Amino acid sequence: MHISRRILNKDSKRERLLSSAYELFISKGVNETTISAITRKAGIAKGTFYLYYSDKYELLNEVILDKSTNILKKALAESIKLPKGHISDRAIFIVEYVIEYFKQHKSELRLIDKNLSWGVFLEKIDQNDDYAEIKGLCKVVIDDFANHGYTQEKAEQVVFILIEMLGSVCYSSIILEQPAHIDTMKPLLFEMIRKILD
Amino acid sequence: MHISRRILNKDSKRERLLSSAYELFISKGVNETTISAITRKAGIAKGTFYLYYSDKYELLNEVILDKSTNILKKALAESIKLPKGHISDRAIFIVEYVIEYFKQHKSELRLIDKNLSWGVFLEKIDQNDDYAEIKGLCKVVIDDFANHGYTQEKAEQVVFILIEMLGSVCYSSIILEQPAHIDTMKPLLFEMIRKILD
Amino acid sequence: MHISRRILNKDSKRERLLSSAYELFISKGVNETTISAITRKAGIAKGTFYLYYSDKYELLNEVILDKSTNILKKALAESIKLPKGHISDRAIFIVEYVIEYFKQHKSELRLIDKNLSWGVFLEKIDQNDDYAEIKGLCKVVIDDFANHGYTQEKAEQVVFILIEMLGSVCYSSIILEQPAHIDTMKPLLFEMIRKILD
Amino acid sequence: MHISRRILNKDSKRERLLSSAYELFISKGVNETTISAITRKAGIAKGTFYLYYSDKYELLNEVILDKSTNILKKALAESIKLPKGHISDRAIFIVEYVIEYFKQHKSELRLIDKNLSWGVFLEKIDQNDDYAEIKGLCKVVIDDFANHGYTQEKAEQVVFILIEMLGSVCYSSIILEQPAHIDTMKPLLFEMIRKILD
DNA sequence: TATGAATGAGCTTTCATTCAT
DNA sequence: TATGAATGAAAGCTCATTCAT
Repeated sequence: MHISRRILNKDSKRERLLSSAYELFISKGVNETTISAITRKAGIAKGTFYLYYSDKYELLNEVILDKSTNILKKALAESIKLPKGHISDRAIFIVEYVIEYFKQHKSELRLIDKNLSWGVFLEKIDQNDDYAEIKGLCKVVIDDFANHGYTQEKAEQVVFILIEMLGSVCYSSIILEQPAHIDTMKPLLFEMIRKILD
Repeated sequence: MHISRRILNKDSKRERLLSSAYELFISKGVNETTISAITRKAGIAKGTFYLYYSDKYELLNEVILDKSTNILKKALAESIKLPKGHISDRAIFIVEYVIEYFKQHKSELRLIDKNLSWGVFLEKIDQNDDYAEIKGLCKVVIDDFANHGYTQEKAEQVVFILIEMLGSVCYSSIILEQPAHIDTMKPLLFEMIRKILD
Repeated sequence: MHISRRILNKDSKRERLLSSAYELFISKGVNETTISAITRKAGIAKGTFYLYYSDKYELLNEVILDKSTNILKKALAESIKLPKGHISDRAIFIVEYVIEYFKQHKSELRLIDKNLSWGVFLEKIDQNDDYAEIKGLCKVVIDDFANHGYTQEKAEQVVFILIEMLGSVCYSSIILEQPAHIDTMKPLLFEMIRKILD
Repeated sequence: MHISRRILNKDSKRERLLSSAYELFISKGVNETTISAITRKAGIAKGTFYLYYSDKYELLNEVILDKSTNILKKALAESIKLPKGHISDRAIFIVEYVIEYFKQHKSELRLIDKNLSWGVFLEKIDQNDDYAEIKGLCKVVIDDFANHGYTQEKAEQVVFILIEMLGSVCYSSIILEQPAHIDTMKPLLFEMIRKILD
């Protein structure tokens, strides 16, 4: 009971730091966000920050990881509603989901930069038991690949590359509109994915 | 004569700042590199820095741009020696060239991060008349695409995406060895490129 | 039984703080040693520190006092083995003992700085009944003086000055090698002591 | 002209830091004096401090050195007025001068602690050409010794030890009144010095 | 253009101290 | 007695920026 309260308290401090940092990173940029500002916003003493993170960048990593994982989690959860069909359909669904999400959340994309990563995602959901459900979803996707003649390993590598590509293209075309607006790039991207997966 | 000397002098200061910054960024990291350190290494007064760049990040951008452009320039220049064949052969040649380069120059890759970009490359060579030769090379590549049923625009967009993908995969697999060592990823990458381009 | 255990426990905590502090003061310097570090090394909670000492400097004083007293105690104990002879012989024996000790324990000397003191020594052994034996030794030395025409008081003052001189010269010549190496200074010091005491 | 103004300015900054630090060290103690307070008092920006000293203790050393050198300088200068007589007369004159000075300036003594040092004094006056006159005085004193059968080296070592002894005794008896009031210790000290030098 | 001493805001970080347990 | 998470004041220090030369 004592312990649980403490842990709760500890978690709530971590979470408050995390969410305060996220909002400041988004609104003012990482370099312009100070630890002072983060703790002030979180209502936590400055010294307490250093009980949880050793510097701003450790916290930044956790924010990016948290946010990028969340997006993939949502996309995956939605994709599961699809009828079992061809993997390229599921892949394109997920890609479209992420693109639409980032179109709505540009500053989140700016923060994540090109650090949307399947590898990081897998690591995170492996560590944490809360994600048992998500692990199930991943298995479904990878199994889908296996049914199309990929080994487990190769399947994961292909997914990895596609997610990296997705992140990069989102950043370029949504933030910089380079080489064209995302709506121009989307069909091209879909076409490329189909060619890769079919 | 006076003017040209000035320009030369100015250029040489710019260049000294550029190369000093590059070396410090590589060896100590961007955040840990101060303007003082850059000017000290360049043998230039601190105040003079502000005559050329408004802050560290402007200089950082120029460094990244310079380095990433250079790599693509070299790859392109080498690729031109290939016999005119299928575009996927040329593409794979360029990709392999870049991968091998980054395997040898990890800290350069760490600096460029995932900012290897075809768009930035095009912009740079457009601005500068020194690159007339390179422009020719680009034209050759894009024309190659045109011969395979792509419009000029679409060709450029495909190249853009491929370069982004290349940058991301290099960073992940060479720096982080994620999801696997680059030598494992290379054949997979080639396979995917062939599927896209053939 | 309960009480004695408590006292024992308290004493053991005091002692653990004392010896942890000593080691840290020696190895990192006083200013660079934090209360956190002392309690961590002692395996004691930070808050507990304040049950025993009110701040770092109180503890430092106890450490210096403890160490400097110990050295004089040892020197005195050894000197007692000498045949009763002239006081300058005993004095020189003690001085030599201390010098040789500090030559072997430079960092202890650095900590004690010039705070080797006969006055502090007397106070300490007066307070503590464990030192009954040492008190006897002191008496022997001072009586030795009395036999040479000094009053009790004057004897103590001369000893006091000699010990101060010893501490200062040790620090200068062993730590700073100023104005010369201790082995050069030793005979000179002996000569001066003989002149004073004979 | 430009240069001289700058140097002047630089010197004045150093001097203002030095004297502000001295006053604060004296009145609040070293540990309780912050760099902020020193620069505030000196009317100098905090960052400027670090152009002159790398930390508080470097400045403290310079303060102690400056003050202790000054006292010895004054004592020496006064002693020169004495008729050429026996060295013990001159020595006792100097010792008395220093004692009387410290009786009037206890907090200066508290700061110098036991760091009154002939070695440090010699170093300082050697470095600085302003002290040509003082160097002359030193020579007179040491020559005085030479006339009494000491080598140059030995003379300096004896003076060194006497000064150390003087500093230690002053601190103990003036600040701590240990083992007795300075007025009680003085004749004893004189007696000891005579024995050593005659 | 070029300099670099000086600035001072504001950062990161420490750490003595408290207090609920 | 004993604990150690939390505090927050305040320290040391950096460094982008300015400006007189």
